[in-house]
Amino acid sequence: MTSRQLELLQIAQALFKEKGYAAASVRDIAKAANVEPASLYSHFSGKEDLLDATCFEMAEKFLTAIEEVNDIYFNAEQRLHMAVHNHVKILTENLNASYVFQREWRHLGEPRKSEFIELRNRYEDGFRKIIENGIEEGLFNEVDIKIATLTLLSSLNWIVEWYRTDGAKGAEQIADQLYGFILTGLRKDPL
Amino acid sequence: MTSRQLELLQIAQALFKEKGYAAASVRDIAKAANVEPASLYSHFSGKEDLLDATCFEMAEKFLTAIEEVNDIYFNAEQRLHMAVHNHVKILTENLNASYVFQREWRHLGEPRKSEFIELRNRYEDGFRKIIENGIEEGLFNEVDIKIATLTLLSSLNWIVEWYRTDGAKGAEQIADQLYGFILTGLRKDPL
DNA sequence: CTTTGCCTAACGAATGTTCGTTTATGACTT
DNA sequence: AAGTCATAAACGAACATTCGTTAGGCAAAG
Repeated sequence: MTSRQLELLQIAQALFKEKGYAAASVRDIAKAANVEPASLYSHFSGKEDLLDATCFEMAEKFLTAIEEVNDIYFNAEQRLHMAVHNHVKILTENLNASYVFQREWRHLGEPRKSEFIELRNRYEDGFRKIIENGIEEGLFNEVDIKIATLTLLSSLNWIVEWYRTDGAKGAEQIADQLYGFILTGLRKDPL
Repeated sequence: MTSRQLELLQIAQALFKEKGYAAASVRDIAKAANVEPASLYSHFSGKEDLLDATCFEMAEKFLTAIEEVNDIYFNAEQRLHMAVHNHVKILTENLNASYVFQREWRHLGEPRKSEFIELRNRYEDGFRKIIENGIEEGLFNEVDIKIATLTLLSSLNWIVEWYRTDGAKGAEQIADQLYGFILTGLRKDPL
């Protein structure tokens, strides 16, 4: 990936987020890059190539992160803490790409779509394992593992909807608050 | 809204969910309805009309529900319980429309998009108020209200991604589990 | 002299929509 | 009962526009 490719890719990602993949035309991307539409084809094989690169590069980042966490022998609570922080970090550092990764992957054609779903499932499995272990270790409540995993991830993923880099809160702060919320819930402990 | 209009609207909603608004063409919708594309214009003024009807009808349902809850004078925990149940109920009873309501509203043109966002904010405010009151009443932890609201709603909204009507769990069951999770979190209370 | 990046021009296909017309159904009038 | 009208629903054909993409060439840099 040349630096020019990366440049154009990021421009495309911003538009995919703003308008959605289908509604963001090649001409839109070209205009945002101050270039004629045809010029993009010197760098990418086509529109879907831009989506493909985005989805799979992000998938790799997320997967690497969770596998690193699960390779370390800590207890479930510590691993969950690390996993949440890593997730929020990747997400806030690649805000546009993360949005596309989460919401626009379905526009991939086969067989890439199926391959992508496979990677995504492996990532979810990483979180599922942590919750599972946490219950076994007696640290976590005996919740429905599937629902808990999805709820956990959805809380994290919704960040792409509202997080702004110019906001008051940094990624670390948000990760801490979310982790606290997920772990202890809303209800105040009786005194 | 005639019965035929409702019929066609639901067909369109299913396609908007499956492919996204931009990628679902009028010809796709017509084919799914066993009708020529032009025939749709006897019932709707255009493609965006289908999106508009979906978004605003759902907005009204959600808004009515939260305002009913907040008009009743109960404590915050009870109100939150009712709000969560209502939200999950509306969502599972209108699965396709809810998906469109959440993910595709940005394809509305102005001024309808701004009007929609206004309604959406009012709905979020309803939840925000409950959390705020809960903290005042000493029932809830002193969390960041904005983040707690968004996290809460995101947990609920992600249901549209994985809920299937043929699944083992009913809406009530899921609402209960989510409510429990939100209220008490993952961590087990020390014995 | 080859490579890199971008250009102009154009392609066929798909897009949302409009037009005038036709068919079927049911109600009201004679 | 027969004839008239209104309405709803769908049709086939065509519209201008936009879509992703390709072909071939031009200029600057290594």
